[in-house]
Amino acid sequence: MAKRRVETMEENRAKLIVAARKAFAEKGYSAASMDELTAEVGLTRGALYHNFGDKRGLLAAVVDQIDSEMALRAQEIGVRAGDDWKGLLAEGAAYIEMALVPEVQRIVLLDGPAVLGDPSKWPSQSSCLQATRRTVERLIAQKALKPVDAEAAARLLSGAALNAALWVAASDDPQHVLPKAIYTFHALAGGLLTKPA
Amino acid sequence: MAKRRVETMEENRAKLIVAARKAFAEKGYSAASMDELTAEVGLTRGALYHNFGDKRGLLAAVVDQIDSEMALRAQEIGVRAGDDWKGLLAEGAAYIEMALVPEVQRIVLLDGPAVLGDPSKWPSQSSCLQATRRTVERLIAQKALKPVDAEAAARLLSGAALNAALWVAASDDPQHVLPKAIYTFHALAGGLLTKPA
DNA sequence: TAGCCGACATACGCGCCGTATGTCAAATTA
DNA sequence: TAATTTGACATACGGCGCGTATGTCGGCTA
Repeated sequence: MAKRRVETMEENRAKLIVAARKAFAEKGYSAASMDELTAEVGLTRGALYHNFGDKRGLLAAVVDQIDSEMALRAQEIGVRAGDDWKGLLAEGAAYIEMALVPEVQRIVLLDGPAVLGDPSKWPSQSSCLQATRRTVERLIAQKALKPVDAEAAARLLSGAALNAALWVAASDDPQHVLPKAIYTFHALAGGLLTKPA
Repeated sequence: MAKRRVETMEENRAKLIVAARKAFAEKGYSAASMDELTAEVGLTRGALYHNFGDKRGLLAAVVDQIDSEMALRAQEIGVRAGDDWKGLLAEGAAYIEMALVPEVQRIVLLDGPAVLGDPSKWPSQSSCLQATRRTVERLIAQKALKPVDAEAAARLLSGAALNAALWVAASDDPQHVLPKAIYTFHALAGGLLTKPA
């Protein structure tokens, strides 16, 4: 075999993160057992504490990964919709839809903030938040948006979007209320426009 | 003495809730020990499990209480500012400021949703949410707001407000960013107006 | 190839939760 | 008022999960 040490370490880290995404998503952070989790991938807690420090460290790594994936995907959708006002709306809608995925909801929106604190203190500092802030800054520079504080706007927009998603997901008929959520989000975001549509 | 049984029971329930508010606020839900908590008010876990079923039940009771207090206070501030558009803005600002209180943040905004699930499934069904929904419904009936879904609007507004509060609280200089948050909230909410100011 | 280093396994102690059982005062009935 | 019941709460028990300290075996370096 003669496997490199760093290779196997990377592999094990990856395996643990994969298992953690599943366990945290299905059982929630506190109910997820580290013994079970590690055993599922043929390891023990020793590997976990060596690689991630503690249970929170593993959660941080998972959150970081999911958050990055989300930001990337939302930005793709955003730029595809245009580098103007349409782009911001599409980005917001993308966040709402991504937040419907149980994994995202449970880990990033519920347990993440509760266990790790404010997203701005995450290792990724919330890529999602930063991405929308940059978009807002660009639109303000283009005079398309009112000269509000970009950070504040990003927070409010993402907060609205993510909370809307929680509502949609908790409703009886998600596919029916989703358009309402997106429509209302559009209306709300329109408040930032310098010249209303 | 000759105390009534129901009296002492009410007293004990109240004492436990008071202690729980403090413990949950200071240590967070998972780190709060039920043994310590009950001992502080001269009881044991027996009383707790008899009155509230389990740890989550106690949290639910605490969340319910705080949520009710918040809704009451916000509505007071809202009607004082007027039964029109101004009232909704004042209500939103009130939520932002209340969410700065560590107790509210930790218990209602972070641990509450993570442990108890979506606010719509809480015993109080989130009085805050219901209050702003009613306000929005009234304003829509007055044609002051666009005919959006009231539930959706309430969710988005409260989500924006509460997330803004988390941002303000996590910032280095809360008193400096608070006005930015409120200003941006006003701008955002303006998107719902039929005729922009 | 000999020795070291580090990634991971093993073993231990502690705290905490939930439940099953016990107890004693207040409430009820005659 | 005395006997009986009720139920609010205390006590005792079992189990699980986390974090840490210590052991081990394979790759890495000289």
